[in-house]
Amino acid sequence: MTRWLVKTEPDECSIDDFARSPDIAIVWEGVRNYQARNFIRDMTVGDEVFVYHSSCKHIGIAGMVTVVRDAYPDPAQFDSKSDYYDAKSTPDNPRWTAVDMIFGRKFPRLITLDELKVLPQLESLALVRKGNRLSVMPVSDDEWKTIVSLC
DNA sequence: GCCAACGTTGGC
DNA sequence: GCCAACGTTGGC
Repeated sequence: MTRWLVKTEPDECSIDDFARSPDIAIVWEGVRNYQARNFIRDMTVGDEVFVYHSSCKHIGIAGMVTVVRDAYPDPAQFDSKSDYYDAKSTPDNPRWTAVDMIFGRKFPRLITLDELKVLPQLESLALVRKGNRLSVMPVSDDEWKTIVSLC
């Protein structure tokens, strides 16, 4: 089992959207960055994922979700009406990958970016590094424990 | 809204 | 394969 962190704008998909329908998996589609895609490809059922709210008023980790379907070709890349459509991608040779996730838990409080930044245990986590834009990243066991212990 | 940092594109 | 130009991300 591997652990991860994904960024999302809460206007698009927040931890509350997961919590609202705890029995329904949400398709994590639309990642269009190769490094992030490579991480998604490695996701398998049972992986745990922090949900980080970005580009919003309250920035930080809001909770966690669980992978319920192994990585598979992102359906949005074939949908010409989708914002995530990619004309260069074909079912035979798909470029982008999606994964299905289900609600895990919402943390009793938001773990803010500010408090994550000052922890020396997290200095190698891409999330807190200056200029970082990676939207999907692995979280080590130690990093996971450090973050969970904050809430 | 600003803008630094970054990833991608495309001409050469 | 280099790199300038461009578009995007994301904190502030």
